[in-house]
Amino acid sequence: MEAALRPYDLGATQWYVLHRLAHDGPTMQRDLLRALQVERATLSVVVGTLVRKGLIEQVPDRVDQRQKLLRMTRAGVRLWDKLPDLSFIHKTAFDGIDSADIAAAIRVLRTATERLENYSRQGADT
Amino acid sequence: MEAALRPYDLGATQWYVLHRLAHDGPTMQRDLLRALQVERATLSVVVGTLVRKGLIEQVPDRVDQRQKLLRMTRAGVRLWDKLPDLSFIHKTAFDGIDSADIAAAIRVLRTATERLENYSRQGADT
DNA sequence: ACATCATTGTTAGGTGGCTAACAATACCAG
DNA sequence: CTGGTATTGTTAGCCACCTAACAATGATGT
Repeated sequence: MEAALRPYDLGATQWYVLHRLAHDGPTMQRDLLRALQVERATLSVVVGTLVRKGLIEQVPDRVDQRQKLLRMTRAGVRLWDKLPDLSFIHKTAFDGIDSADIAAAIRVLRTATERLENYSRQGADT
Repeated sequence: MEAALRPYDLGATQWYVLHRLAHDGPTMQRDLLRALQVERATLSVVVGTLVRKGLIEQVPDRVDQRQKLLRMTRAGVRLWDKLPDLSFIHKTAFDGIDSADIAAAIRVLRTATERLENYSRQGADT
């Protein structure tokens, strides 16, 4: 994915942000947090990069000045339209694999992730 | 894993290097490369960090001065012996999960990884 | 013997992840 | 209305990953 995006000077996370904005329209930065499953600080830096490149803009909400709305700029839309279709990555990785196996893999990984997250939370509180 | 190691000022990759040296004895840096599945440059930095901390030493091979042998120092062994057992992580994540599911997950991930690696290599050569 | 190629390691520069500490704003309780 | 708390975003500093370019050494072929 990063190899495919390198010619456009985008990283994978930057792509995900653009993807969200392209598909769901303007979005609050705090909502992106949940969508991308990333820490506040991390997103802040990625957003900063995209703003610096002029691909998105960040406007404080009228009523709650803490929250910031993210929106693609004209240049952002232009770039987005030029980007290649990345679905070949998913196809290359998973096409033709037994779908029961894939379901099992998802189960295993989801379960392990949840358990480790619970474990961490416990440790943090105690 | 990183949370467990933080009190000892170690990252996960640093731990893996120590683990290798503790279990297999002194090792050529280039062999570690394959073992850790990491790029040359990445390992170089990690090794540099461990050397700076005085936990391992790096000595050029007598006959081939390009290659460097990594070996734990006395301080490295002392620290290694103090580190907690990390097997609770694997247990927390996977204990009790259907072993057929786990096997399937491994199959899926290994296959996908190989396919993507092949794909990348193709693109690089062509 | 020497020029060329291959291998090994390092450095520089970039991405993306994290935590900790801080600033600004909003909310709420007395 | 004011003081404490919660939310949101930023900054700084770290780890780990990558590629590209370079330096040093060793191997090879003419």
